[in-house]
Amino acid sequence: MNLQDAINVLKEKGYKTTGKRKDILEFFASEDGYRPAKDLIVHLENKYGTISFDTIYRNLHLYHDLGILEKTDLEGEKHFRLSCSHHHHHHFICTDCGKTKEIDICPMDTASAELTNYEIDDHKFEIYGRCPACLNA
Amino acid sequence: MNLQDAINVLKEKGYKTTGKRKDILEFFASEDGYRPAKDLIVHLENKYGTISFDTIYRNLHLYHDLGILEKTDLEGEKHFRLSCSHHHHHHFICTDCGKTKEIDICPMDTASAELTNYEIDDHKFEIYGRCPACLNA
DNA sequence: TTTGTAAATAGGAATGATTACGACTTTTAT
DNA sequence: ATAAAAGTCGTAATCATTCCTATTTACAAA
Repeated sequence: MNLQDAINVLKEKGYKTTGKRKDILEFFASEDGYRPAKDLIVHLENKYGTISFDTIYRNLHLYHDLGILEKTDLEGEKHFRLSCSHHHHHHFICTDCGKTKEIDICPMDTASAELTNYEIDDHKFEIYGRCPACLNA
Repeated sequence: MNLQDAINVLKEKGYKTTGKRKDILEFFASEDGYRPAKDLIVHLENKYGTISFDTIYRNLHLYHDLGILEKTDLEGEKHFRLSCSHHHHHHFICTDCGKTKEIDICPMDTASAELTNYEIDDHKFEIYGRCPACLNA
């Protein structure tokens, strides 16, 4: 998912493409990893002086609902990143810098066999630690 | 991990076994699934009329640090359950009732091969959905 | 069993992330 | 260009959690 894809999704669904919406997408396109709302607020405050929480959170939720952003809870704070929609996979997440690495293993293939009679809605497989770059810094 | 095991851990480590501490353990022993702090507060308020947040959270953290409780973040709220310490495994978590089912699959065995040069501190594999009991209700 | 003291708790204020809301502004379709 | 719909602002409210000081309690040593 890149910036243009995301804007196309917005238009297709009938949402307006405002300047702030583009800014938010550009922010996530320039970062490659999970970022909390706080980082986005700081980024937009630098550009605009002030920014409404409403704008931040409304659009984060909108993007998440549209599949443009992925979300994960890290220590009670929601973090977002651009969706990598090409195929199903999971992530290693660096707890220092938030950058991620794809893990092409999905344990659901075998796990679902243990869950007959259960309704499975979602699953999460995440690995936490420090990436090589942060280890050397 | 049962109530007596937990009390023994407290004593061994030199912590005092107060009435409230036992109440908290009994609460988690009687529930079998992940429960948020809120549920514990309600439970203890029924018994005592009021209960200090400090007591709740201090003891939840203590129990987690001692390995007596397991913790997971669900929608920005921390949930706890008694540790099942016999062997490493993961959980299906019912999003209706919080009850869990052990999943004896750990994807780390194969995943760590994709992460040479990474420092791995932790991982999470959880499956969310509804258990058979909640599906029938 | 009494007592000294470190640990635990109460009660409430503070914090930090997130949500909610009425008034105002911008985008987009016509 | 214009009006309706959608988006944004500024701020207040909410919710879980943390922090603080005075008071109480569990436990060990006398």
